[in-house]
Amino acid sequence: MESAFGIIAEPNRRAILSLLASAERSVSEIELTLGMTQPSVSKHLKVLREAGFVEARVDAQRRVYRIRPEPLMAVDAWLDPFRRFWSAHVDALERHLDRFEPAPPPKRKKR
Amino acid sequence: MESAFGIIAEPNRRAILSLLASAERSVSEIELTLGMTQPSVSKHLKVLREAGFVEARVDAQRRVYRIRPEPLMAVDAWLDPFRRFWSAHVDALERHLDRFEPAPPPKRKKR
DNA sequence: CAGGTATATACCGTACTGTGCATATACGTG
DNA sequence: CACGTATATGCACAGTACGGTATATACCTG
Repeated sequence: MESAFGIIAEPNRRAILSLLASAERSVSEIELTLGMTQPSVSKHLKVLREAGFVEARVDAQRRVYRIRPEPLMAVDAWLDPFRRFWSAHVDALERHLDRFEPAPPPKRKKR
Repeated sequence: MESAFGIIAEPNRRAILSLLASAERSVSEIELTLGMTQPSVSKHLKVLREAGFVEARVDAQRRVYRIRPEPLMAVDAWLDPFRRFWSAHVDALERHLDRFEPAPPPKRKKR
């Protein structure tokens, strides 16, 4: 799946990333917190590591994992062209609060 | 795959979305521009439609598709907790962003 | 109504990915 | 050095999503 998008498609991997967003954690901490099996955590971490989402620091027998932001920044960058819809969506919501109406932002000839 | 992340994991779907980011298009326009087969385009559009990423306007025999921002906004929101990592790695973005990188070998050193 | 165009759907084969379970490796301690 | 802990890896299996081809449906035009 090679791309960053494929990596974060997996719910458990997103959970791991979200967990690491607040602080770095060892494998067993992740395992306990998220209630997944240890091999599963290790495998997901391997995928995340090889894709550059996390890196590990060795602490005795533990591997303490932490976020590396680059791939997520790439995702963020991919979203850029769509951000212009954000505000339009807010406008649409406001209009919708009054009453319902059709009207896509650009004026189009009807029919 | 259920979630917005699973939907945009597919490269062709991301291509469709990126294309629609600039302007709405009919199925055949997408087909020609992206060089995919028509059934493939229709199937991906169905997935995107059912997940709320796009909506279709009927224009005679054509279906003109356009972006709906909500699911992408959800992705954007999911990225929020990670944005605190951005600043430290602004420079690294350029290195990573051009293309998918060949998974950075585990030779990550200090820090 | 026939024929053509535009799009959607059905079916099939295949490839991939996540999981469970078992096991291997690494490290620290008594 | 043996043992316990922490993490990684190998393997078999099941589910599923994608592509391709064929076909169905919808709509327009003459």
